[in-house]
Amino acid sequence: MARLFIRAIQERIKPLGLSTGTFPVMLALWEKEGQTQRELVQELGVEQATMANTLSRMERDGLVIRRSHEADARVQTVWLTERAWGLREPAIEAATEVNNLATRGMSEQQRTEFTTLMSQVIANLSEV
Amino acid sequence: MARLFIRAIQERIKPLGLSTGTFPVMLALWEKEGQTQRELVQELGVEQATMANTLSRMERDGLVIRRSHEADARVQTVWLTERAWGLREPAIEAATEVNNLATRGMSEQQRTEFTTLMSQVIANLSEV
DNA sequence: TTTCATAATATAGCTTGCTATGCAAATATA
DNA sequence: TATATTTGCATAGCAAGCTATATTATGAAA
Repeated sequence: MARLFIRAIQERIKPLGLSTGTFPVMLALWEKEGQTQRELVQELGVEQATMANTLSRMERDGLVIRRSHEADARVQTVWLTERAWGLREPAIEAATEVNNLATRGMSEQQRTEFTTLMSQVIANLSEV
Repeated sequence: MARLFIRAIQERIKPLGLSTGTFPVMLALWEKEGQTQRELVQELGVEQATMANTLSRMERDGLVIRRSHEADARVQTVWLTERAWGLREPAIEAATEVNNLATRGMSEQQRTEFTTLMSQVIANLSEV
């Protein structure tokens, strides 16, 4: 299911210059810009090394820039570029389309039940 | 959810010398040995190149051997080693444990509903 | 003040997914 | 029969996940 979902969304956001690795980071930064790498790691639940590499690719591709923290030289804050801000609407539209496609034929109640159950699985597997 | 699931299962089957990439291939071959690469690709829904690489690693690690087809020189059939056969019970046990862990706190009815809904999503996204 | 531990990030090296492309064998067609 | 197409598999190269380890800056302790 995850592979199919990734394929469907990749297909639609690739023309925007986004991918399934960068999209969650964009969502987090659209919500709150200037977060540190550590904050993004905690929020998105990937390993620190994964985030470091993803941010490097995003910087290379002109989606974000990293500014060093004024108070702590170890820390870098992450900021979106102009281009990255412009992708917000079409990217979210693409994601919504895939969600609708994935849950086609379900009642509203089934959709809710499905996300509730997935959240429960996430909670169960998180506390291991 | 997929990442958490992968982590949980990886942790338990790694001591057996298996991984989330090889496990589905093992399941398919435990069920029916001697399948061709093309058959495995169709059954598991990954790309041909992915399967070729996975089978190479499995051969390297002594899980399978590839024998050339007697009638068609392009085709290779895949066979499990002694060691691979011995992993069947503990691997399935590990997977069952993770399934139980993931669905902890759900009623039997909710579990059924969950798998039904996931199957529907898979069907929906497959026919795109 | 020097040293030690901790914290934030980067890097190396692996797996597993992908697309694109190459190659050899088998099959179809001219 | 000679050529063209199709089929089965391999390889190259990338993304994104992981673990393990290195590097640098900060803060705590001696």
